[in-house]
Amino acid sequence: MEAKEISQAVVSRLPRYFRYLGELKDEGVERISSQELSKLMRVTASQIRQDFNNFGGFGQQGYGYNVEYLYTEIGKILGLDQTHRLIIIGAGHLGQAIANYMNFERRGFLIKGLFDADPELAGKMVRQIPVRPMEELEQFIQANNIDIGVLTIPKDGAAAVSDRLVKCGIKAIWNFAHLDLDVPDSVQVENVHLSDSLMKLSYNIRNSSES
Amino acid sequence: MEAKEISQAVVSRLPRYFRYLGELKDEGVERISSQELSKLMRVTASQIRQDFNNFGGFGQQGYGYNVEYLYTEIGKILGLDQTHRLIIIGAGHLGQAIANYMNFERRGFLIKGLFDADPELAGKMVRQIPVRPMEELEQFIQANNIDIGVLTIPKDGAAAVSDRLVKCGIKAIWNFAHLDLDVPDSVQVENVHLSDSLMKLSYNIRNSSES
DNA sequence: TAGATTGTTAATCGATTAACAATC
DNA sequence: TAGATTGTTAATCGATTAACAATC
Repeated sequence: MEAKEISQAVVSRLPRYFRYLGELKDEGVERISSQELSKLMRVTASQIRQDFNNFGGFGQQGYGYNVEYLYTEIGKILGLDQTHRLIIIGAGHLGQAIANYMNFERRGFLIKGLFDADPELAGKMVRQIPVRPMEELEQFIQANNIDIGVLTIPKDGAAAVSDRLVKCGIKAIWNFAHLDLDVPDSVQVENVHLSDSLMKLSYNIRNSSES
Repeated sequence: MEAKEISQAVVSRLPRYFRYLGELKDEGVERISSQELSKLMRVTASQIRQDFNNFGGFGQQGYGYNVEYLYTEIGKILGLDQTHRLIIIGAGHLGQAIANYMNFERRGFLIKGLFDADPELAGKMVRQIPVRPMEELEQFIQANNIDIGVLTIPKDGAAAVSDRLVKCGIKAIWNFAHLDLDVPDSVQVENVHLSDSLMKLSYNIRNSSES
């Protein structure tokens, strides 16, 4: 679709642009220049223009960018114009927290199933979704056309579950387990390593009080 | 303490080194060369040596790195040799999930308190920690020498709570709320924007099947 | 038309990788 | 000592910023 490969540095910034544009839109702002947006978001105007131009010209010289149009276009680039079907594997506190977070649904990320290895949890309802036993995993993925698997289980079982997901042809894994997954290039992985994040914070606390 | 400023790119990699070294240590591996570690972690040996040398020479020519020593040293660099006292603001699913995650405690991140604006939740126990009303926030931070505030509340109230935390002299905020906090430079912020992460995944799904 | 602001090229900066001398 | 591997400098690569011509 796109001619040039977009770097992950750019991709990482897109959701933030999307968020700011959504807020501007809600406030009824019609147009914005890269300079105004720069001031608001605390990034350089140059970077904003470079980033947007990776995907084609969204602006107009002398005018700036139309907020609503730009918002919609970035949404499309992020793939938010189509729905995704998710399953959560690991119905512990974190898995349930994600299952209960309605905002993902709003954006087209539909939570279709919830799985857990613990037989005690089987049948438990989390927001109208029953927790299913792991044996039903493969069948459920195929029957429901699941494209994203969310891994919210301890690291020990995660590699094996990841392999099962890959074998079923899952497209992407949102990985909260504290290990690096080994999957083919065709499967996208996005890691959320909470303890890594907390350690970074710890580092920055220690090193902030320097002269 | 350190002479040169360490870039956040390097800091971001430290927890991952720490994790791999911890695993090697547990497996009883005594020493490792940058080349072996390179193969294991899938980063260049050059980068590993550069990264470590930001903090001084941890290795020995012709030998490599002592796993246990390196593990300990990186732990110190990350500030894991001291304990941190946390409070969680927002006792919803996500706040409770974090409160229940024992691994943080293992690393010296002690969850001392849990706060919520909802009076219905006040008094509820989460792993022996009672949920407190927001009015007690300032007093509790000072009395318990809290250094990290965890924000697991919806974005609407987050800016106001962040201001209150800053006024109490909190050192750091671990921010799960979906907005950018405006705090002085002396206060460290680490953002975990789950929906940003999910959008990145969505982007990569859409753009993976290209030739 | 004149002014504003983009799209885009060029310059700079920083991070990563390669190379190799130092040294265990 | 010879071999291995670090620590560190130099080269490369990529990302960010600056500048400005194009154009609305």
